[in-house]
Amino acid sequence: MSYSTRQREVILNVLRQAGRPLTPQDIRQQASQDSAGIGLATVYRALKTFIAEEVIVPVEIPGASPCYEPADRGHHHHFICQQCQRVFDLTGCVHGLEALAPQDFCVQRHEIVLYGVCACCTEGRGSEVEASTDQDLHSLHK
Amino acid sequence: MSYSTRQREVILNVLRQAGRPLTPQDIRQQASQDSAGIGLATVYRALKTFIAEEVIVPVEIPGASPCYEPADRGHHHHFICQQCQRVFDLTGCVHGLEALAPQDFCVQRHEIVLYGVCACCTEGRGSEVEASTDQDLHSLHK
DNA sequence: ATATCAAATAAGAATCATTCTCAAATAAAA
DNA sequence: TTTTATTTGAGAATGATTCTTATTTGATAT
Repeated sequence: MSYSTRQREVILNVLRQAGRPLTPQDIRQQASQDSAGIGLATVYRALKTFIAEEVIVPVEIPGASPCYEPADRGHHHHFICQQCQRVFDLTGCVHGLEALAPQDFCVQRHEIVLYGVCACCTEGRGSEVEASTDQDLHSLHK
Repeated sequence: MSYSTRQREVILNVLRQAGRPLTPQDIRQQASQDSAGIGLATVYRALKTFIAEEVIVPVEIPGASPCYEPADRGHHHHFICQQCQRVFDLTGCVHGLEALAPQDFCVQRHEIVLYGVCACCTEGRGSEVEASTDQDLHSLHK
């Protein structure tokens, strides 16, 4: 049903090696290094296919363009830096969310998004990081 | 600084009379009844102004286009029924959200969205409600 | 009431992300 | 290797949002 092409392998690798959710543009830029001239449409098509196959999941952040990450990272939430616009993975969750809904409402899942300024941007070196796209929360935070 | 025009009054009225967050298109459509030929750009400009004046707030739901509601409803979150797609206002919040981010990240605000099935749809009468668009949580839940 | 000036308007052009189209290239199957 | 279905790249098409510009309108001071 679905062919395995060089472009798709590259796209999946890019997503797996990034420590944070990536936008289609991020992906295209990264993938260009391994597969020159890859088209944006190809990225979008591959993303759609991978989502259907449940290999990746979309991360839809209000106020930012949608990005994507591998589906095997388990339950977690996200932080978006208001300055560099990058999205970071968070670990952990909170309890008591179901209590916000009336008793006769059935809560199936939830999303939490934190907005603020990441460590890089707080330190006033946000611009120098802007070019980098594959740093994850942990490498930034250690 | 900011003029009060007929178009803006109409737009604000539409938002206040709706019991749920509206999209710019919703607003334009509603406002057309009171102010024929109102432009979409005008709606967007008015929304931007109202947001700057903190008269309304954007409601950014992951996976849905952004919508807007009056700001005087206080801090609250939203519930989306997976069946009828309506957005409900929730009351209350949870603590400990800042703890999800690393210490050197500055958390400024947050969004919580619960997904599930509302009381109406649980009772198997979701379809009959689908047409209604201006019911809020309280009228449904009382 | 009128003149003045700043702000807002409508319409359409511009922009940006995403999807679509189609001929050419490529992967899998025969 | 030949056949057939799928994927690709390039650019056109779409849809949402923002911008531009000439014109209109609201507020303010006569």
